[in-house]
Amino acid sequence: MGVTLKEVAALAGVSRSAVSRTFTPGASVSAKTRAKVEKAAKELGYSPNALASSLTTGRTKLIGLISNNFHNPIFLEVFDQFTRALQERGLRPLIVNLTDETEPANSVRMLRQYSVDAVIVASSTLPPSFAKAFHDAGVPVVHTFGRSATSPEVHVVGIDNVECGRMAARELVARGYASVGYLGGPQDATSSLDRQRGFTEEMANHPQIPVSHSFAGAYSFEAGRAEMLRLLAGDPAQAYFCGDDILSIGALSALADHGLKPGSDIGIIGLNDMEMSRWEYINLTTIHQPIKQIITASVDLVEEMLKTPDRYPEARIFPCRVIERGTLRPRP
Amino acid sequence: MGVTLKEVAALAGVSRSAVSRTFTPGASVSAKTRAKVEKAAKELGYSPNALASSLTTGRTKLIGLISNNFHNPIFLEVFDQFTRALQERGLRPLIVNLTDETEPANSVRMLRQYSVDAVIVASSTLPPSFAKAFHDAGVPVVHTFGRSATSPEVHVVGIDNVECGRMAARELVARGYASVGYLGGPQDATSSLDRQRGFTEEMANHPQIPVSHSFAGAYSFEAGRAEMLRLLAGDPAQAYFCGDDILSIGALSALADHGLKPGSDIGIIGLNDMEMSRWEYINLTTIHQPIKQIITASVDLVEEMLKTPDRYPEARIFPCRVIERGTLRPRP
DNA sequence: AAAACTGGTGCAATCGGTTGCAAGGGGTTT
DNA sequence: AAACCCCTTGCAACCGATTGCACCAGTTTT
Repeated sequence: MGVTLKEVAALAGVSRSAVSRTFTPGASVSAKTRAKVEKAAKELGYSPNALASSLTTGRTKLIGLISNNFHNPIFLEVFDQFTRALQERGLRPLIVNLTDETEPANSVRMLRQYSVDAVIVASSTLPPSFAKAFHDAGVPVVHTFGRSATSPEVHVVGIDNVECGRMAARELVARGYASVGYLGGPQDATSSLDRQRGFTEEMANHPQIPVSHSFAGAYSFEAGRAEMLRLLAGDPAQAYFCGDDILSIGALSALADHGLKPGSDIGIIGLNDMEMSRWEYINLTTIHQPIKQIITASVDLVEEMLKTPDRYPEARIFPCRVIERGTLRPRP
Repeated sequence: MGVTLKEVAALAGVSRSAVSRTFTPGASVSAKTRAKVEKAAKELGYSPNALASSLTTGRTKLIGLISNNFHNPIFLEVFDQFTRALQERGLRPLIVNLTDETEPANSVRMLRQYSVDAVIVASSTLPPSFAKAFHDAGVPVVHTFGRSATSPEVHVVGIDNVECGRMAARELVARGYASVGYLGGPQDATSSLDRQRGFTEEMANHPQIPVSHSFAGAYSFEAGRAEMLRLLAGDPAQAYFCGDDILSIGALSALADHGLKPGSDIGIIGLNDMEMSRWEYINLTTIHQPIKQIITASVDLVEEMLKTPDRYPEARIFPCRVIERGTLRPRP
């Protein structure tokens, strides 16, 4: 089906090596040979088979991109940025959709079969051990949105979720809410737990303010809405820190059901600052997570690992900041 | 780095062929040999190199998945379904993000370099010629959400956009709107043009109702919002058919700016019925596009092309239906 | 008991490239 | 003109697998 090296070599009247070298940057070929080869190649419509060459070079330029959240709109932004950043550097994303699977074994095997050069685990819910499994199998890995650790076992890029929890708590306190709640994502998600921890820690400085905690089953609109409806059926707090914008938006929808106006009747602060949060009828006050920087840094790390495979693991943590919009009452 | 066939063969005390056959379904191996090989393979943690085998088999099980819309939330659903459907059948999606590129040449070359078994072009904006370029290069292709044609040049799966335009027009007429407008996506998008054509055709049966036309620059929230703001600054129609849910949602946001209530003050009907359109504060009346069926059919076609490469091209068109929610006034 | 099958196995060629090595060729230096 | 370099080039081995073919042993048929 495809044109091969051999045919080009025959047409150009040179050896196969010469053709190969013409397409290998930095290899030694004379201008004359190169010209002959390029002419023949163009004539035949030849382009080298990346997979065949990977056999000898050991590089496929394939990067496994693993995610388990296809229900959070933020991930459309994430995929957009990742796929672009990778292809700008000549790398190819091989997607793994991990929905309802949490064991790394299958993904590791599959991605090794395809000889990916590296793997990006893009998930704030999978435990560090998931990414570690790739490392242990000899596959370079970076865990984007992973749990920030003081001594990471693999490369981690993301934010300090504990600090974000504190930040949210400080914000709610500063606005004088007399009771507050945390509405997290899945109870076993690292991001969910860390944000809760920071929130709790900070609130411990204000013992007069009661704090409640609850978890939605997923980072999704439906889960956020359902959980907030449950809370409203009881005795809700005056303001909530929702562990993700999409949860917040679900929660806002629940408030609307009860005729409550966010901002004045009840406070909501989210986390992520996805595009949708800016939409006028959402207008969510939230903590901005610098997605673009995080993804650029992740792909940078991937590239560096390709050069230096046994690179010492590091964590790249980016600061977040509160974006004031309309779902918290103003500071007094 | 990886364990190879040869090492397993050595450990098991058999030839390389025997090992290969053990991992090839349907090959002839005795139970005894198979047992020895499997034991050795497990011991060494061997799994076959898919890329190396592709050299001789001519199959990589890699499927190129091309999209150019990472700003429309519907595509999160699309990616979710595609990636799952593909991996359920042992196929691997290789993503190409085509944002601001419209020439097929680069994608064709790149995907051929990676020897993809087939390509899925998932876009309602790219012209048929884009998909055709893959076909011409000898790469099996299916154009999902492509322009439905009576004589398709490549496999096309999707809806009849012209009919959807008519359907929207009939719906607006039935509800007694005295003036209507079409708010399309990019002016060169096939889906945008076809929906407009159907809309216009049907409205021609009702010459007493004035019809206006305009186009947003993209299928995105911002574009829909901006275009509706422009329309509202002039003399808007009583109801609009927006060529996509995300445009509709942008338009709704513009209405809110002007204090107009959708449904009562002005009518909006969208197309797609994405998850978000169900959200309470959006509650968009829209035309349902059967995404799941479309994607399943697309992947079915891919599989069938793998069996029969020179399959005769066909179009698989699925019916749509109006989903009544809150953004059109009730039928009289 | 010889002949004819049968299923299982290994050899070796092959897929489409890359690359170490040795040899060839042109130009410099002495 | 001989000696020396360095840049090009082709040969051949190799990357990790698959597969047609021939051979072999063990059964079944006559």
